[in-house]
Amino acid sequence: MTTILVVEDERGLRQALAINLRRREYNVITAANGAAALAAAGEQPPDAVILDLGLPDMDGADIIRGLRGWTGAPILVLSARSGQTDKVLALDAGADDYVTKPFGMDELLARLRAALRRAPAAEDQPIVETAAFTIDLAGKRAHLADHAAVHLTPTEWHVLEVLLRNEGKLVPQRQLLQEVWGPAYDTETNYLRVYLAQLRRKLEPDPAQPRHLITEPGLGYRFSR
Amino acid sequence: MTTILVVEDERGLRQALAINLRRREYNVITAANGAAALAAAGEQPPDAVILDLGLPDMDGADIIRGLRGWTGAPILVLSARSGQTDKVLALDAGADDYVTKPFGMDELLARLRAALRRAPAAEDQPIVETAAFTIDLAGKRAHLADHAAVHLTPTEWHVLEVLLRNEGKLVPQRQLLQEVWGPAYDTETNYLRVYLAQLRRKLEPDPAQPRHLITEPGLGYRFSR
DNA sequence: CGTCCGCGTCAAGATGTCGTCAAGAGCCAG
DNA sequence: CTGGCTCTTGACGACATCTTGACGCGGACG
Repeated sequence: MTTILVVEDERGLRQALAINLRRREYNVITAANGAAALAAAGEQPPDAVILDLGLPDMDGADIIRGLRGWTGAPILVLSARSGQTDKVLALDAGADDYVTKPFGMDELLARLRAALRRAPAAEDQPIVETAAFTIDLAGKRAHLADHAAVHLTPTEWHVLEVLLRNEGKLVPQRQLLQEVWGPAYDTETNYLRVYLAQLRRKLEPDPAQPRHLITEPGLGYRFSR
Repeated sequence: MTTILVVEDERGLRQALAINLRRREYNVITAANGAAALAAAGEQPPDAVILDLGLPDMDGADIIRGLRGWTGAPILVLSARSGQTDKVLALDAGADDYVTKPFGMDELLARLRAALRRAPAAEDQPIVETAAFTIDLAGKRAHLADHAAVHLTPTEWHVLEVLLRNEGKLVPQRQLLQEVWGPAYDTETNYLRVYLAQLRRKLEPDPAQPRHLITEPGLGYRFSR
């Protein structure tokens, strides 16, 4: 899912933005000042940033440059100042768009879509390699160790993706069911048995003795490299 | 040198733009209406387009879509209309920025720099060649392996262009629909079936067994060389 | 030693998706 | 006005995927 970082010191506007974005199926992180913004961006790299320039703790252009050092994600600037020089400075510092307050929510969302359309889709899903197989989550490609291509169905990809994102950690049955099938299915453990078996049959050298897609009886499943 | 196409019916503004751009070492082509703009873009593909929406001969969104079918260059829209819906329509049709008149020249130039910075320099994927066909994205020409020319419609180009830009990677149905038809069409998977079939019929030696334009059932499509 | 529960396996029916075709609408050129 | 090209839209069969139920196995527990 697309992640948006909202940096805005005024509480009301920050929440209004977050609500509108979440309604459009974006994953939203918020920050109330420049320091928090840079910290948040480092922790969970966003696909785009909406940045208010009137922050109390840091100068706007410095935040933009700080973000630009970390990420190539597009930056949409919000500002109460409508002067040309303000806009030129922000844009030349690395911002992708500049919207003056007050602004319309529909327009902002449209500008966000335009910026995301241009962006090269952050590569937050690297390639995972094990002794037995190689998985490219972004490109949706799977190979065995001998380079034979493996075809996975949409649901198989989804299950595998959740497990790989939590590499080494145990994923409870309920979490897996909820993420893949939705909140209403959190008792249908049948599905997990069927799909884990399918993934093992396709990916594990010896499906009866899985080395990477491991069952933790009574608890859930774990992916181990 | 960077080439900018200026589309503006009012003579005074057109010349003012051209002069200011040339002073910044841009190569400028001008057009006074939509038809001339599309013709000029096909002849000498620009690196960016500055487009007035108040043209006499064509609707704004149609021009944007027309250009988008032939080029990936960023489009900056100029307009006297400041309503939100105007902006949303233009941006969703494929524009990269929307500036309301009257505007400051410095701001426009800064926005142009921002757009060009983001754009993937026009000639970074000039010609894509496969065993079956050759595609010249810049010149908008397509040949089969036996040198027979193939004619593609604007929409076909656009679909193909998105797929080629992501060579080897899977392009989700939703992304393809949003980039080609706009955010409102992200469930019309019919279109994809129709246009992929058409592209295969025109480009693949055996359309029933495609080797380069590949369907990943339930996920999307993939171009493979 | 026997029962019960969770897990892996399998198969069959239900569901959804894809490719294909064709008809109609809109648009431009002659 | 007419004809051609393109885009949209609906319908259909073929096929892959998902869902669902049944069965056997093994370990935990009484």
